[in-house]
Amino acid sequence: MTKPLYKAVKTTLLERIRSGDLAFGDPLPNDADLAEEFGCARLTVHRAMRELADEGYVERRRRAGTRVATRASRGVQLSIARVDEEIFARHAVYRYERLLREKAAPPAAVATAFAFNAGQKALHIRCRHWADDRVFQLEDRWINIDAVPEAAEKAFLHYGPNHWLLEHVPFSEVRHDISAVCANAADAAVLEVAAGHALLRLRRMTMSTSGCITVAELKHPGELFSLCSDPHPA
Amino acid sequence: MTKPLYKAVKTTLLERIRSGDLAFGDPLPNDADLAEEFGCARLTVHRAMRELADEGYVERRRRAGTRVATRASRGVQLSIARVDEEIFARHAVYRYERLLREKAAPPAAVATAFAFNAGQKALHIRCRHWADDRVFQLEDRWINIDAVPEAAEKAFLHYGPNHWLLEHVPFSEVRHDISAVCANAADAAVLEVAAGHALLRLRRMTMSTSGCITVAELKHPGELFSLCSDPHPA
DNA sequence: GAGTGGTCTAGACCACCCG
DNA sequence: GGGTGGTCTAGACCACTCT
Repeated sequence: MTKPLYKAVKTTLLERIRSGDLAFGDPLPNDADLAEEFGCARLTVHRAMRELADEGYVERRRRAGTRVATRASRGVQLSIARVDEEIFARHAVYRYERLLREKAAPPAAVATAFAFNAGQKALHIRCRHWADDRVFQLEDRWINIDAVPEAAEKAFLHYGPNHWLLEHVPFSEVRHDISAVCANAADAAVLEVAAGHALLRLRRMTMSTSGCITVAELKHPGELFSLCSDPHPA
Repeated sequence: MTKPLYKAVKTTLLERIRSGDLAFGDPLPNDADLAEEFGCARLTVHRAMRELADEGYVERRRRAGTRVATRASRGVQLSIARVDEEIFARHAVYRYERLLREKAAPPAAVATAFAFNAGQKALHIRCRHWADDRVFQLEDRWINIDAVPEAAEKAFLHYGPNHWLLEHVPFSEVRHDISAVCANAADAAVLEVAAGHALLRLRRMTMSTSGCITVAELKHPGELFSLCSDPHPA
C-alpha cells in the first residue's frame, strides 16, 4: 500500500505549485536535476511531470524546459451516466416509454451528419424516461440504419436505444453540445411542464470508423437535472 | 515526424477494438505477448495500454489481464474558455461592465462553502460581459477575502475578477455545476431578455489548499451560448 | 550548437489477486 | 502458487528549439 514513487514526486511538485511557492510562469528544474534531488531515475520524474502537464499544471517544451502554466482555465471533466442509472442513483423508480418508432427521412442537419442522399431513410425513435411520476428526459433519436443495419429490426419498446447501442456498437467517438432552451408547445406537453419552461438540452453525436452512427437530442426539465464536474484526480 | 511507437501500438489496438474485431469483455493478450508481437519492449506496450485504460477503452486487472471495457459511458471533456476569449472567438466586441461591488455577508450556501461565522463578510461582485450589443454573461461572484486578502483592495471596475483571480491565486481545484433555469424578473432585466427566458447557468466553486476561495454564478441567455465537448485525443 | 524533454530498451522486483 | 499488470532503474538515442 505504499504510494508509487512517481506519485509522491508529483504530489510534492504539485504542493510547491499550489502553495504559491512557485508562481505562474516560473521555471521548474529540469528532469535530470529533479531526479537527482529525489534520488530516483529520470523516467520516474518524467512520468510525474507528464501527468502534471496533461492535467494542465505545467507546460513543457524541449530546450525551454518546464514552467508553471499560466492558468488558462483547464477543461472540465463531466461524467454523464446512463439515464436509468442516473435515476436509480436518485432512489427514484425508472420507467421507459416509447412514444414513436418510424423509418423516415431525417431532418437536414441529421441527414448531413449521416452523409445521406436526398430521401434516404433512418430509424427515428422518440421516448420518455420517467423518474417516479415526473418526466426526467425526453429522447429524440435518429439511428443510421445503413451503418447499423441490426438496429432496423429492433422495436425499442421496452428499453431505450441507448442501452442497445452501447452494447452492440463498437467503441466510438462521441461529441456533445449542451445548452439551455425554452420548451416549445410540443416539448412542454410531452415533458409535462409549462410552455417556455427552461430545459437543459444535450445533443449527442456518436461516430464510428464508418461515420456517424446516431444523433440524439436529450431534454430535461431544468430543475430536475444538472451536470456536475468530476473532482480532478490527485 | 515519425509517430512514437507507443502511439502506433495504441492505434493498432484501438482499431481492433473499434472495428468490432474484439467485442466487449473480450480479453486482450498480455503485455509481454503483445511486446513480442510488436517487437518492442514491454514498457512500450504498457504505456499504450495505460492510456487506453485511462480513456476508458479497456479495463486492466492484475492477474486477470486486460479486457475490452463494457462501454459504460465515459465522461465528457468540456473546455471552458475565459469569457472574453469566448467572445473574441466569435468575432464580437467584448465589453465589461461592473454593476455592483460591496462587502457583505454572503448567503447561507456561500457562507457554508467559505466556512464563515455568522455575519462574516466577503467581497461581492456583480458584472456583465457584453458581446457586441448583447449581454453574453451575467456574473455574480463572492470572494473569500480572508483567504485572498489582496482581492479586498481591488475595484474590478475595468476588468472582471476572473482575470485577476486566474493570475494571482495559485493552482486550485475547480468544481462546476451546469443547469438550465428560467430567468427571474431581476435576471431578465439585467440580461435584457424576457422574464422566464431559458438561461444556461454555470456555478463554479474554486478551492485552494486553504479552503474555498470564490464562488461564482454565471448565467447566459440560452440561445447565445452552448458548451461543446472536446474531441477525444487520438 | 547545445540543452531540454520525449521515447525506447532490457532487465528487475513487487503487489495483487484469480484459481 | 503463479501469472498478471505496475513500477522502477540505468543507460541510450532522438527531436525539438532556443540562443
